[in-house]
Amino acid sequence: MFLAMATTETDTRFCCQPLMENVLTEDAAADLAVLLKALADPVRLRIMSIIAAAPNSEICTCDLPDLLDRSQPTVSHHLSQLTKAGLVEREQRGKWAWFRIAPERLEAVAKALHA
Amino acid sequence: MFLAMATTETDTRFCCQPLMENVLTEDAAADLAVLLKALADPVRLRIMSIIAAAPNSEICTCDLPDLLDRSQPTVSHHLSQLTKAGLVEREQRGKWAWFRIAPERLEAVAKALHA
DNA sequence: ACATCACATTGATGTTTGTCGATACGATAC
DNA sequence: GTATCGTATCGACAAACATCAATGTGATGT
Repeated sequence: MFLAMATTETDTRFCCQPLMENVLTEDAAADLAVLLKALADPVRLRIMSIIAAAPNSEICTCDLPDLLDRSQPTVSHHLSQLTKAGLVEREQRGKWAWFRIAPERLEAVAKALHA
Repeated sequence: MFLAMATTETDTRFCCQPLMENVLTEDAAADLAVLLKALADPVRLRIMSIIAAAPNSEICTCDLPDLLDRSQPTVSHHLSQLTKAGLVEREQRGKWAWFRIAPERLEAVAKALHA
């Protein structure tokens, strides 16, 4: 559909002349890459998983350093990455910061991979 | 379900005592991260998109440097990354290398994000 | 006010990654 | 064999990243 068939000539410069319709633009690819990059780390994946498995689907930051076996600054960094990508949402409750998943954002990523 | 509720005591060390059932293990997280990392690049996303949009859902490497505005070694590097992750499959035809998407592998990633 | 606690930010370090020029490899055609 | 073409690998380099110790910030409780 979107790439022309190979020519039958023996020695053209290209073996096919592609059309670029319905292909991810550079901008769309860059945007999606930002989301995927935010997910593409074992620690951040475990954070997402822990939130998803938690009661009320939310978790307090204070537990994560122990659960993840990472220092508090490292955990803070990863949470900040996920928040910046819009994959989780932060809510301050007293001293504690609670996080929950932004489901529509995660769905958007999953959907992009189906197409 | 998987995190115990916060205690009502005023000053415990933790605001909740999480249980770690049904949470991604470190190994599972590392495996999924490898797949996501392979996808988390604009150039590689466009490669996947170009393949998906191509006739017969396959493409010859020879067209990619022009389409992606990247050097041949760079394209080769990205294709190698995708192949190593099992997201595309390579087939040699004469001088040319053709690639197609490994759909089950891509589905596995999409599915992991739903849970 | 003061001490304490939860969390963010800064600065530094070692590692990984994207990129390309140069070069090697492998197949095709003559 | 030899030349040519498509592709992979190597070497180098700059940018991005994960990590943590030290420090800053902002809220709580006394």
